[in-house]
Amino acid sequence: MDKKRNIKPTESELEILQILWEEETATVKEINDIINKRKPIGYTTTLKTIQIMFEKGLVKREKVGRSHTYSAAIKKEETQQALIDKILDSAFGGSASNLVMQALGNKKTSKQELEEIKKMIEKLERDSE
Amino acid sequence: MDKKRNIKPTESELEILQILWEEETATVKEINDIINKRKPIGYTTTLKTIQIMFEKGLVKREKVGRSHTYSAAIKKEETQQALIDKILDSAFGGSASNLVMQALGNKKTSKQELEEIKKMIEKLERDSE
DNA sequence: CCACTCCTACGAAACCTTTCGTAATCTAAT
DNA sequence: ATTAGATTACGAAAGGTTTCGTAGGAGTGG
Repeated sequence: MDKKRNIKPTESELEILQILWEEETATVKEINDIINKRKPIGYTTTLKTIQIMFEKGLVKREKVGRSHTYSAAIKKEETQQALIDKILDSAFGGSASNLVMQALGNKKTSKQELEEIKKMIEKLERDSE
Repeated sequence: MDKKRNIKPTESELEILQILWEEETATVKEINDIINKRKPIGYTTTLKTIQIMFEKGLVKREKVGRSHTYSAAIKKEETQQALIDKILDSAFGGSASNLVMQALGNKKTSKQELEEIKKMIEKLERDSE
């Protein structure tokens, strides 16, 4: 139990995890191609990062022919929550509402999204009664 | 301009910044004492970290007698926003509303705080009309 | 069979962060 | 004046992250 306590992907690892959450499964080549649309990075760099992630248990892999197919081994929501918890503690004094206000304040969020959030808040209020 | 682009305090630096935002000004000894209430850490470790922060421009200092008095050189809100922007980009695909939902979902936020957030959303909706 | 390409594995360099030991300086007290 | 205490500055070790070069195995076309 409690595997959540140890979620701490690095920047590079998060970049790859985001791709895997989107794609479900992917080869090193596919991942590297996607990243290279944004910035130049060597194939072996991406490979090495993924290998380290495999050792850490952040991704799973399956041998297909001579190459591997990778998929995320940690859930997106858990990872997101861990990241939030971290900055909540390290910069927001633990106050989730401060964080939310800051996140909404400086960002252009669409009316539709604001509505969704409002609905969620109302649901939370109802549940706590 | 654009000094905000470079805000990237490390974990240890954030710990110290949080103290300085709270205390306005403090000496190395004071900061080290506060941190030591939570965890053991050598005086020179804290000193070194603060010296590095000074070199990076994260804190200001003033010579008072033989010692220095430090204060934060970057604003709390700007730093918080930079941290949010970072995880927004690295884990939430840029969606502030996803982040907000995740932050509210798993956290016990008081009814009062939820009300505040709701008011803020309503204000944002009004402003965008 | 040979050369070429594709992939993996390994190791090392460069860089950053965290931690602390040591040395130097200055003040205050004996 | 000497010693003890406080404070700074410096440097270096240890650990983690990012990046890549090189080597080797395995399949493919000529």
